[in-house]
Amino acid sequence: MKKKPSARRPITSTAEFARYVGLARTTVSRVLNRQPGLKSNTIERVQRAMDETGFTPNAYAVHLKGKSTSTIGICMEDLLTPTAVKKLSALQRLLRSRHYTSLIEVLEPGQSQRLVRHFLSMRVEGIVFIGHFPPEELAQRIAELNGHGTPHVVIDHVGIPNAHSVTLDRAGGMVDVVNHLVARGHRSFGLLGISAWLHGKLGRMHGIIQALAAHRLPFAQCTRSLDHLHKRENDFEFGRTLAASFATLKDRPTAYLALNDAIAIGTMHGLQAAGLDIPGEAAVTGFNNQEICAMTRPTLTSVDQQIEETIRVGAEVLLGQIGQPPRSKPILRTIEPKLVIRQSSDFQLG
Amino acid sequence: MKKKPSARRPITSTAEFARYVGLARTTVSRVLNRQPGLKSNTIERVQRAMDETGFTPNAYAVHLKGKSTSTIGICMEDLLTPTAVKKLSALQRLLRSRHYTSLIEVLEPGQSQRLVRHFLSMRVEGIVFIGHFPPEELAQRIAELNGHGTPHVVIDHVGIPNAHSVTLDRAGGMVDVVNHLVARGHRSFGLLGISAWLHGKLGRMHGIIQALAAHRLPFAQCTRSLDHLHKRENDFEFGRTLAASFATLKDRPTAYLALNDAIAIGTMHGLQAAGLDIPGEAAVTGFNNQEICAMTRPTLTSVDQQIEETIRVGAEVLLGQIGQPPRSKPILRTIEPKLVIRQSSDFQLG
DNA sequence: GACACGTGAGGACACGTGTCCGCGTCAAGT
DNA sequence: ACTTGACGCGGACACGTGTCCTCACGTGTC
Repeated sequence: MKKKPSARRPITSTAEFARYVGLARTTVSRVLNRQPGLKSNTIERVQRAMDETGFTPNAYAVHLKGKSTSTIGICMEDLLTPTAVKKLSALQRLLRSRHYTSLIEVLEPGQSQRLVRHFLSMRVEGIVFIGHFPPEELAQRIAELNGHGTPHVVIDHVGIPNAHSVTLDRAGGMVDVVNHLVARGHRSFGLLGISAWLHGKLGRMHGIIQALAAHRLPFAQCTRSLDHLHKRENDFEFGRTLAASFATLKDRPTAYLALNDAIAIGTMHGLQAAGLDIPGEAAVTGFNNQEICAMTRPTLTSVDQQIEETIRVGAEVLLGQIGQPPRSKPILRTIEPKLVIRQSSDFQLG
Repeated sequence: MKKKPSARRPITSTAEFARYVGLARTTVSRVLNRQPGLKSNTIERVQRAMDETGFTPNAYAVHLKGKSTSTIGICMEDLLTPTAVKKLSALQRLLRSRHYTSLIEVLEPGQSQRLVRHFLSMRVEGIVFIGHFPPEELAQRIAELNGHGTPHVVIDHVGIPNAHSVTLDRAGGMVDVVNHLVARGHRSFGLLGISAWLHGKLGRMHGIIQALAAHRLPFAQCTRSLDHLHKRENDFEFGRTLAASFATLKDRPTAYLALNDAIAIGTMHGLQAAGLDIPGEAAVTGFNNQEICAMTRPTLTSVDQQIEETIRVGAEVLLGQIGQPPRSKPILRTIEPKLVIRQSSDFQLG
């Protein structure tokens, strides 16, 4: 005999609930808000009634009354790339531990204004942007938020004027990669999906150039890119076809630096399909250090994004703005990535 | 010279905003709610002022006034497994297209009551559960929701009494797998992480038994499991160590059926490390058909979960309850998965 | 018996919005 | 000049809550 929780219309206001308990509405309200000066007997009565009826105060009325919403808006580029989702997951967990609720929305192109308005109408106390967005659009939103004095932080998206941001030092990561490969005897490098225009000083290309220069290796002769030959999708298939093209070259590079892990894995497939041994005849490196890197044959050397650290700092930047006067200078924080060496590059040439 | 959007304190009420525009509050309200009988000139003035000030009506006050919240609560087991996130992504997109906002929360064990209360206090119009939860806990929440008459749907989690649910027919998927492997000449099967108690009639084991029986193959002699030898984590490493153990067997199976893709990939690694050719000497199949299946060597045969379809049906079940009288019988819908044959099993045994 | 004290009742107000209603204003049509 | 709409104004109320206030009741103390 289970106690049926009264399949009746649920109680929707403290007034109604107070009648059910047999107390005054104000008394119930004081119990719910843990005010002092109440008999423990009364408190228990209310508790019991809440369990019986499942009554919950209307959050809309509570916050209307002026209580802060403790809500953070999170704007995502999408929910399909593993790294984006990992960031989201880490961020939500962290916010929850600080007693913030998160409002998660995926931004469809051109809808950013509508989305930010939605967040503002929900009176969020701050907004986080995760992923890559059309820069002009994002810049406009940031300008609006600065106008309102709404706290915000942009994760890993450089070049937005006046935006508070946390960015991964991809250049630093590539410096580590190049140093590692040079130490293993490599002198010629294939670049897969890596272009100069991305991320400026913090971009991958900048790091590669810097590191090669430090080893007195001439960039133009040491590196080769075939990106223009194939449809650029930054995915597995892109890497595979690129590798097939590289394999036909007479003096092909001995090391391959990919924009991300999917391209790197595609590259390994392509090279292996052409009969090349990895890492014996060609080294391959990825970027992002997804779980998948440990599941390939050979396992893939990659650069870890330090997601936890990025999010930790991002939350710090965001929450630090709440309740403070708006800053005149944007906050810019940089995260150092970490090279994880695995089989795909761990072979001494010569 | 950019127009600075007035770094002043933002406007927070229609009254204040109406003073800014030079109209009556009620007139502004009628513009915002698209009521008829307004000069287009007036509408434009309000529009322009909204762009200038970025004013947004307080959602808490709007919904307090009785307007429905158009919000759906989504309760996730976690945000780290790719399939869970894919479901979330598909669901949120679908809900958005129907003009619902989603409230996404990750359930920490033991916090389900608090979480559901949070949803209810936000006056959601329905709740979706995605992932695997402690069954008793979930059952209790469902009972409460039924008590309130709050619409809900449980995605892919069988055995919750009185829950409206959408479930993948894993048994059917395994029937397809077994039929495929038998057609390729296999007669002995290694089971990796697959147990009988999961999901009952819709569970994998049930399908395997059924399919073998149809081929007049005696289950006990045809199948083998070594799950008890290793720490069960349902991940890559579990598969790898299992495979290592299988490799030492004298009369080892020729086909390996894994609970999921990660175990299957681990299994391939383990078998390959022992010198076995896949699919020449051993066939391997996964479950879930994640992207990664196309990136392994050899590519992995797997069973596709039909996530889009699952979510479509789930949303249909949920939204169908809104505004309707509560049902006495729970809705149970089943989704048929789809076998995707790739290299790892596509070999005709001699 | 007077008093203080602890506890709860009940009234009042504010929060921002949507909506209804009566009233003014202004221009166009008769 | 008068009527008729069209349009906007401003007052009023309700939504559910938190908080403050005053008042009443009961118990224990001096």
